[in-house]
Amino acid sequence: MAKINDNGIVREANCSEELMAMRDSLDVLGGKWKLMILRFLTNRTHQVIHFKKMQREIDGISAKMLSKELKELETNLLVSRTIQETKPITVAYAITEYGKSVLPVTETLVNWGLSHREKIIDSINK
Amino acid sequence: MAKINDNGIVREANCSEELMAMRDSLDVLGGKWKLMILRFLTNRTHQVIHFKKMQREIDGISAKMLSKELKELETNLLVSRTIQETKPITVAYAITEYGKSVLPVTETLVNWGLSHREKIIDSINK
DNA sequence: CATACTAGTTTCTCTTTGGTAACCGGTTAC
DNA sequence: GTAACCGGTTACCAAAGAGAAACTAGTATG
Repeated sequence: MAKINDNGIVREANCSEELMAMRDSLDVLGGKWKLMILRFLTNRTHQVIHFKKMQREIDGISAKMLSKELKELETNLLVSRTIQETKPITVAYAITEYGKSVLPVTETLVNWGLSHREKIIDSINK
Repeated sequence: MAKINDNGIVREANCSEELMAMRDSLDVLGGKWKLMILRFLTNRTHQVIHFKKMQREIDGISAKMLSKELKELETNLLVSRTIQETKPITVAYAITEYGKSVLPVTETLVNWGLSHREKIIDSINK
């Protein structure tokens, strides 16, 4: 058994738990589109978002992938889907309260992406 | 042109830049293993990490994938590879200073994974 | 001389991912 | 009536992802 005072072993145990937690996150949030969709919906909480609108505004996503990813996000309670009895019928997608808990993840990814781009541009100019 | 004072349009422009930044991040950090490897190396900065050790301790990764992912991380200057003239020859992998800038991303993913697991367990027990 | 360890690479295969394009039913505008 | 919009689904196909197992090459051990 791990000795409480052995930093090496304790750290190793913590590490493995951390990696398992990260695996859990990546299983739910991983892939090409899920975090993009969540970020998009988080930024538009004040608007009603329809399927076609998302497809137009998330660069490069196809109807097939958007449909598939939205289903999976809905299953994991991160996104809500509401049919509105308008004519023609429209469907409103929105981030759920639980979905908002992913905000810190997308926030760090946005920030890292911005600084990474700066780094690349600097390395070209120098 | 976008009106400076039109919150809708300004927000939309910001959103699209945010999504582009996230796409940049996901292109470099996305996939099944890269963030796992970076987290593992970040946690072991005080140790010398060899190839076989990583393969044993990152659950489920194959030699092929580990080799491929390490190459890509090295290309992006996130991981360093140092051949040590021991006998037998060993190769030490380490996180770079730039690689450490990814820590906020893995941190939020670990935290989200932990709370997500709690949520799942609660929803089973209730 | 056989075994085992380091650090991978190669081959083969299967699965997953993802894109294109056609298509569906319903509604509305011309 | 016909074209266009909404919210998708389906079929087809290509590319990428990923695992298993065999293999290379050098060193060291018994």
